[in-house]
Amino acid sequence: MPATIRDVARASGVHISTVSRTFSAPHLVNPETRGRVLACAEELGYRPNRAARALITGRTHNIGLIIADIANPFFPPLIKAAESQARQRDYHVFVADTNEDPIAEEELVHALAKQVDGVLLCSPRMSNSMIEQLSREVPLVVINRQVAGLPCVTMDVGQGARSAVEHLLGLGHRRIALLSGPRGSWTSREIRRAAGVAARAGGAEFTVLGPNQPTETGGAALAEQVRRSGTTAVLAYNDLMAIGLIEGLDALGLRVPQDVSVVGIDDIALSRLTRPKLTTVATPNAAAGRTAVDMLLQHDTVAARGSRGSRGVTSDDRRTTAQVMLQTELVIRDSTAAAPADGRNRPDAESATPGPHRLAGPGRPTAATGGVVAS
Amino acid sequence: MPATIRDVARASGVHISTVSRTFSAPHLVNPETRGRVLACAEELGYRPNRAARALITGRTHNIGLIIADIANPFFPPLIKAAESQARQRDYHVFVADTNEDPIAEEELVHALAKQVDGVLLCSPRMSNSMIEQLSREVPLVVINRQVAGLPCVTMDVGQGARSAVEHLLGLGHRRIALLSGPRGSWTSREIRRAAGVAARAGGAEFTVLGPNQPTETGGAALAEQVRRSGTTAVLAYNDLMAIGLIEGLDALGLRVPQDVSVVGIDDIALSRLTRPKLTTVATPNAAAGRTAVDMLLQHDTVAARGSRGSRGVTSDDRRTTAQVMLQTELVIRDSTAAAPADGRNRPDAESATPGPHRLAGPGRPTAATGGVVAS
DNA sequence: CTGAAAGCGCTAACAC
DNA sequence: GTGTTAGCGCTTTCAG
Repeated sequence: MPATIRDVARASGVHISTVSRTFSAPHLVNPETRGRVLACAEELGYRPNRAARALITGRTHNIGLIIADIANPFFPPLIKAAESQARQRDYHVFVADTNEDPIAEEELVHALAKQVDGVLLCSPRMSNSMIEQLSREVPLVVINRQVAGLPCVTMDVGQGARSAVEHLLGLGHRRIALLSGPRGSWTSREIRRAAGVAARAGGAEFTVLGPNQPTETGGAALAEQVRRSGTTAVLAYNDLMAIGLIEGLDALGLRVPQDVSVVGIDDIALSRLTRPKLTTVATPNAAAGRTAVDMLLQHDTVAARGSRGSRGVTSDDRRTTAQVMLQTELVIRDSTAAAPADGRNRPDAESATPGPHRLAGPGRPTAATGGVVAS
Repeated sequence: MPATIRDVARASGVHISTVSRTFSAPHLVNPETRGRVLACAEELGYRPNRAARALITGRTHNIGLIIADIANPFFPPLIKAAESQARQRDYHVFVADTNEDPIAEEELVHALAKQVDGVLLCSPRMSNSMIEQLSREVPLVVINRQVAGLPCVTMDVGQGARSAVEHLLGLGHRRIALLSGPRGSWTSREIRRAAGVAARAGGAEFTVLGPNQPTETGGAALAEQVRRSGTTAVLAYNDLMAIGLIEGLDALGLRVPQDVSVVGIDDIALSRLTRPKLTTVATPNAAAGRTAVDMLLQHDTVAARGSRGSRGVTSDDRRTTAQVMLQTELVIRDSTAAAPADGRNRPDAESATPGPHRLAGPGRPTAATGGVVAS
């Protein structure tokens, strides 16, 4: 059983409040006493109980980070950046995964509410009104979604999607499909809107397939639909789906980029390791994590919740409610190329016989697209 | 400012203790009163403050999960399994990432200690004695390491490494290298020991390269050494390094598996998506996460720390200290093949000129190894 | 079945 | 500088 403040007080012959001060306001205590107290504390292995402290100060020095899916390689850089930024300010981050489940999201916010000073809600799947409601329970910063009246950090995927589509138009594609993301995703809606506008502006046919699970499996499952639709270029909700799609097309005997061009979004590390290397829209993940922490801590530093001293502060006073949108960038690699001459994804589309995967695939593309090439 | 138990008591005209009971021991309160209390609570949006409750019960219903590197795809399945197992028992999991840093590990255990009922220490990089010391502060279950006297769940990577080496020997390889993992990793030591024994027993030359960063980059950086050493088969500490190595070899003009066979460990999802598909040792990750939670909660259910009722319980009473080792399995895919006839990784090793990456690589292997083939 | 009182570990006025 | 006193929000004897 761990030592308490009282044990230390007894051992060093002072009152518990002196021990308390030794830790929370060292300058207020005589160096000599302080030394003795510290020694005893060390000896007993005493560490202030943060939870008890939080009960009265209203500040836990923890922040919660709620993530739709830890297994999605999109998130780790964001998580790590948030953690390191938080650590610098003497905060700890507790990460929790919701499995893309809006119910779990809500539950987790509740569970975390009292144990953290604020939570970063990343790529939420729940409704805006739910988010607003939760924000009255605990300070929230929303990542990858815009919610009126709340601090948000988003990435400009609309711009990214537009660049991607324009890249495809430039390569001569006139039938473009979008593999949309999960239901409830703000990002997916933004992409859809922007890609649709750009495609139509370029005189291309635009098909939306989805909503889908944002995973390899989700992407692979759409290969047949893509083949049948005859589109020659696909923009996927994320890199994972793009990679899955490429696999799936491969199994159907369609080669990327010769028969079909594929663009992902995110630029996860993996997208540089597959064959062909993925053309994709890079999103500033780590920056988003850092920024979100800053925004939370900034308006959180102003006023502690529930502490005695700040009882009178209304929540309106402390809301700067910045909304930050970070820039994205198209990275052109090997999964996009000029559209097939006949404008279809397969010369003999009707008679295609899906062959066994390992025998049917492409070698590696030898010539890539025009445009800026990144490695 | 959130409603407290007192607000609810006032609103429903009962004493706070009755409100308390309504939530923590409903059967002890008159259904009618209970109804009224619940209604008021609902109305006010009251939720019991878990932290305050923990202060007196000694149970937070949280468990901490400390991970060396969230970005390593090895961990997410483990994390998810732990979370879902915990949720079933009405516990929440707080994940924290240490960036492979032993200091951060220690700090995090301290930070978590009072806010959770126990912590799962996954792939620790700190010393055994440190772990033992920390285990006196908070119940610990160690994953991927054996520490005497503490509950541990490990995977039999020794057996896995042996199978891998025997597979390579069976393919005629007589010069085998091991890409070892990070300093301080128990797993890496086990692999090294077992692989060394197996290689020597098979009359093969055995080289250890490392310690290394367990990432793609870490693997890629070793390509040149592998080439120069003339080995024809490599076992990597994990799939990430194996994949990085394949990329690196590729850049040097060495083909996998024709020139060099590569085996990974973990069987991450990615290993099925690269070309060639990776031969690897599958580790039962999710099972490890589940098991660890069970072990923690089992011996944690027996006695709450610091609660009034259990003051006299010594920590000896509650330690069953099971040590579980889960089985691994070799999965043979396309990155291993018969050793080159001349027993070297390059016919003209000395005159090799590393070509530009994209022009030098293999197509896709058309025939794989003997043995059991998995897709 | 419900209320009264004590107290978990700690901090924050306020005296001295 | 340091001790005293009053709680933070909650649970848990113990009476009644």
